[in-house]
Amino acid sequence: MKNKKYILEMFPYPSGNIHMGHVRNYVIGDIYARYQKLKGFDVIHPMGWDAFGLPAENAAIEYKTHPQDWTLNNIKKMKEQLSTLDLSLDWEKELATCDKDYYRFQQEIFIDFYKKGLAYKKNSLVNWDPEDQTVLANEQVIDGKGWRTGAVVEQKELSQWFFKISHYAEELGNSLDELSEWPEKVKIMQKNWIGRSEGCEIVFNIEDSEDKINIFTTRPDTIFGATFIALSINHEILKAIFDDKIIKKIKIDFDNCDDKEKIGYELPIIAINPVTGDKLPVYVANFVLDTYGQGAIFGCPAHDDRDFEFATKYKLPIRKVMDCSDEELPFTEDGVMINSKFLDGMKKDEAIETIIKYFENNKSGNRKTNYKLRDWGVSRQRYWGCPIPVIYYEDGSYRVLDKDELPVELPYDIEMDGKGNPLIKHDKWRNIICSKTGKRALRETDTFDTFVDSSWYFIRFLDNKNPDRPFNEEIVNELMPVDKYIGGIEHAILHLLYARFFTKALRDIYDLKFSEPFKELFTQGMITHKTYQNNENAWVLPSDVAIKNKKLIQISTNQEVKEGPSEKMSKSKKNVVDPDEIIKNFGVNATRAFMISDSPPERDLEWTDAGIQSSKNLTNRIERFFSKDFDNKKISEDQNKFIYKNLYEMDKNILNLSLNKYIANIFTLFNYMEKEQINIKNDLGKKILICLYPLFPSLINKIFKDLFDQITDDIKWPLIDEKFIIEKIIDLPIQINGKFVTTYKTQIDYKINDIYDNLITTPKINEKIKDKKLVKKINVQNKIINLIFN
RNA sequence: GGCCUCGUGCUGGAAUUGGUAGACAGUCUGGACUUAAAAUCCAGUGGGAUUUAUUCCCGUGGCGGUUCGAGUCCGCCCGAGGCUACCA
Repeated sequence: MKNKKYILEMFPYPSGNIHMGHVRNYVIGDIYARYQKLKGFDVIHPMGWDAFGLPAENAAIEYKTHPQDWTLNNIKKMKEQLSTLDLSLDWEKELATCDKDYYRFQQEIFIDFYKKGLAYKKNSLVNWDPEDQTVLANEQVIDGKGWRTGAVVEQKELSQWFFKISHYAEELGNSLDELSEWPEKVKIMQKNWIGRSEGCEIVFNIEDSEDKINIFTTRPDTIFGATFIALSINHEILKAIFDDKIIKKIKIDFDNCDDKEKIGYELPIIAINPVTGDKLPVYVANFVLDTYGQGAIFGCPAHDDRDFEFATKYKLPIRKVMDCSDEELPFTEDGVMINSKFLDGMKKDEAIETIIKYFENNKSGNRKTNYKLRDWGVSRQRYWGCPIPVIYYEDGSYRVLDKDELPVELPYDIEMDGKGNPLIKHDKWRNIICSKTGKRALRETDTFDTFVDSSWYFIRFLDNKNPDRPFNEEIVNELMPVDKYIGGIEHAILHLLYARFFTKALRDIYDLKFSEPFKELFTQGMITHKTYQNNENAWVLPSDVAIKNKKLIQISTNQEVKEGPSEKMSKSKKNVVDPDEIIKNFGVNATRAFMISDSPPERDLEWTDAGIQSSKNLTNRIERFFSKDFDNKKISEDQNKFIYKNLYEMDKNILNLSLNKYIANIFTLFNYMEKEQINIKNDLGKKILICLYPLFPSLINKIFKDLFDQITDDIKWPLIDEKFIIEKIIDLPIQINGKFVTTYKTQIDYKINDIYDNLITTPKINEKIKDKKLVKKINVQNKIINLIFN
């Protein structure tokens, strides 16, 4: 396919009802897809379902149903809802991630990841809800309590599967620079998340001990100012010094103290500064992260805010190693080194280079690049997800299954009681005899994080019926990457980073020729709506509010209500509008129009009754206009020009997804055509209709048929010849001394000297320049003339 | 605290990327049609002044700068929003 355009909107979670956010997302994508199709591209525009996930399990418990039944039923309902939106989707490419035919290949990919060293198992701390007997995601823990049970969440160490996203940390960061069609904002967010920093790792010896402490720092230049060492509570060395009880006690102290407060305990060991030989006290401190670097820092209080705070509190020495004259400490900017022997006189960067070389020569440290990005824990103690294809033998060893043992199918006959993962209690499914060894074994009962499902669906779409492999490389290489990916900004980091990681990993495993999944990214804004609360602070439906005697009152109770800000639509704040209702009351065309009216697609759109009504008025106007008869009128050259110019603008605006301007073009066009009574039963009329078609497919289809007895299947976007648009006579703005005075009618491509004499005799200009002398003529050809008089 | 984005009429927003600020829409006001309402159509709608005009002055958060010319570029300040949060 030579002329392909792969246009994709983020697929929805099948919650059962589409909401306005979906509508906006898919309408924006559809306008673009239809436009590109009219432009002659082979458009790929699939849709599917992000169908695994927690809500299905919760719904199953609440409504005594089965996650699968609930999900499949929702998919059916939502597909019907989508069908009312006039979307041009390739439904033959449809997929649902909960379908065995999808997730079996995800299991295959996992096996490949494992073989390549990109998937591994290790112990890690997780949020454990003791009542539900399950692991919670970070965002499901609110104020230290489980969001569903309210039970205090514990930190529990579990053996979990990880994807080695850190292997690609460097590339994920670097190749962001090549994504020129991504919003700068998203790229910055990802860069910060990856958090690359350059520095070095320094080895500190411990007095009278074989133990060593490794410390990563970006400021090795301040090593002469080091006055203490601090370790995180989970640092290995602690286990050699204290028994568990004491560590637990310190942990409790740390947990109980204020987040911002820095506390620590001195340890009975002494570290040696590898450069100066100084003896440094070693602390365990609450502000040292154990997940970054080596979970240890050296403190240089004079030049670090945090170290300064800690040193002040515990009366540790503060040694200045950077000349900052009168500046108050801590001084964290660049300066000239002092009190640092061979570093003295150097600026920060030079000092860093010099000291790293010193460490490397003395074998007491190494240059190192560190990342905030940590490996991706993908195990979820959940039923409704893709099973991880691993089995465990009685001796505790495990085996990742071979591809010929797939799929590991999720059993249907489970009991959803809300207590833990039902797979654990499903003995028949869980207990197996290993077909390769004949040994008894247990299946892995964890399933994948659902972000895994959405990390490669855009590839599977292209070959969704392939029964043998995740995808055929030839097809995928031809059709990837996605040319335009449209979705919410809330996925700026996780989903988009995971998908980029998957793409790179799949490239290195299969024979894929692309490194980035999404060439252009467009993040659309949310839909907001006014909120109202009554005297008891209960939320009130906007439709239940009216103005009476200049006061806002709730219609149903006649109570006064107060108006809050316009916020993202949410059920809890009662400020949602139901797409079904809107489409029923205003029609699909007006609904589509409002999704792009009022604000640019990348910004939030405020839902207003006046707004949707205005869109409805527009569609009515269009229908009315095309049913009128201005048959015998001839179209003048000026009229032609005006209309073509407008169509030309529409073209540009859809291409840039400046869809609010596209709507403005439509209004301008109809304001004009109604006033001028333009005859549209001709080729010009056809062209106009085609330019409206991406937004109003069903409406235009109907008009097209009524007017021309022709269907819209075979139409092409009109070529607009520039000669229709370029003006030969222009109104040139004239400035005197930089201030606008008047316009001057002239031929395009005039010569300033030819028109000058005439220009200054025009009354308005003449009046301004009386008794003044010309200093300078500034001519920006065909744009503006600025005359400087003195 | 750090990073980022954004401040334009009553409101949402335009402004060819440094060249006539306020397109288009909403709101409101007045008028036409109607027994009436809705719908529709017409006119007006940044502020101020005045001789009411093809008029003048001011005006894009504030102060300064660059430029023939700044909503747009630069510096500082004020305000709003987003992300991140002791990342050594």
